[in-house]
Amino acid sequence: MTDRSASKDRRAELLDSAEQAARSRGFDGFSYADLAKDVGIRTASIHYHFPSKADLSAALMQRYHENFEEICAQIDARHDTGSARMIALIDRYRQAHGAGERVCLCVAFSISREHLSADVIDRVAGFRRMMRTWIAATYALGQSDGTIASVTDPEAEAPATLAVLEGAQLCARAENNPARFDEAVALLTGRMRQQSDLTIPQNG
Amino acid sequence: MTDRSASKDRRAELLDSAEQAARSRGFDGFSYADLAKDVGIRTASIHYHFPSKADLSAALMQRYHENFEEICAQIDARHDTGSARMIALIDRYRQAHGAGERVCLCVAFSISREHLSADVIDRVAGFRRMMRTWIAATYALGQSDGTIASVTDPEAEAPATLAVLEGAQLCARAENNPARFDEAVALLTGRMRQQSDLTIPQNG
DNA sequence: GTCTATAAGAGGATAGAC
DNA sequence: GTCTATCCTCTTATAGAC
Repeated sequence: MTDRSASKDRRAELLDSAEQAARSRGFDGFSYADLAKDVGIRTASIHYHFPSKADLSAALMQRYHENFEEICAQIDARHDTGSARMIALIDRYRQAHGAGERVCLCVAFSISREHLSADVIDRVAGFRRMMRTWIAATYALGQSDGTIASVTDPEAEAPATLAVLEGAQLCARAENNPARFDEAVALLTGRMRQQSDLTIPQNG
Repeated sequence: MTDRSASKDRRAELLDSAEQAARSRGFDGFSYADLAKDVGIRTASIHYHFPSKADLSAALMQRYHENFEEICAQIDARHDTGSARMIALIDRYRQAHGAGERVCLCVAFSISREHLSADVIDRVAGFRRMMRTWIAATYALGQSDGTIASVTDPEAEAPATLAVLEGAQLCARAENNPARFDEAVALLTGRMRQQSDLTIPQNG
């Protein structure tokens, strides 16, 4: 998600640079000048791909949503139990925060809420809805297959779980200390029953 | 913490305005012009009180730390049990996020980390250390007085609790929906045994 | 302490050449 | 698609008058 090759098209390259920037410095924390320097073109050229910063932020959130939907689908394809799927998601959030330098795009955008277009704010809400739905389904599975302990209400536990995942990234970033992430998600992992499923390699 | 009277001195008035701005729009999301408009003076006059924005941010974080230390001390003075103290802290975070428009100052500053001075970053870490210490002590009390369920390691649960509190504010802000806060902190409140202590009014 | 005036630069954006 | 040149506004900051 962060490495860029020369073969990729400019638009994607710009989105990569902008995503990295937004997630590590916030929406108000980067400029077209930063992206220009990063991808090696002039700021005016960026306006060809994204006429305004509002256009860029909308494209950013849209791609992020699609990417994460794909990630969730892959997790479902690779893991059969509720706990294995949740552990895979937690791992994804762990990777995403790097060594404490990045947060989820929707976390970064939430802070700058008042400077974003209504369109982007709706996309943030859409992303969060999608994640809650997936998490609730995963808890429901973990409840029926018995791999997640003491599930009582998957719908109620989904928003809390999302809060822990985002809060964990934020704490890691606040102190630039990746250990803070694991301390926080222990609240979630403590309920997961280890499954051999996790260690079975599957193609893809 | 948010209302300002004419009697207060300018410096405090500016800090109030800046704190509100930083917590609702981020460090990069407000300017001296915003504060000037808010308190009714010119931007140049603000530089008399805070020569640079770095000075302002340091003063902001310092006051925030002191205020919260005082809040924790008051909670300790008013409540005797571990669970009553934790419930009071959660309530404090609930009030602080308003109707989903504000987050903790150290959350707002964490996003803008790379644009802040090393001094301010240290203060953020110091604030978080203080909070973790207080939370750990409160869990230890809840463990010994039996008012908080299944406490096994207060030191380990403190950072996780802070992550939930901050994540909960963030989620409420992301969707401008205060209900998200309560859904998230249910992870914490579910462990608290209601105490009559909570309903005993005490002076102060 | 607060003002006006002003500097110097960053930021988003456009026009038009290539 | 990318460039140079340019515009206008916002932002931080300083000098000096009151």
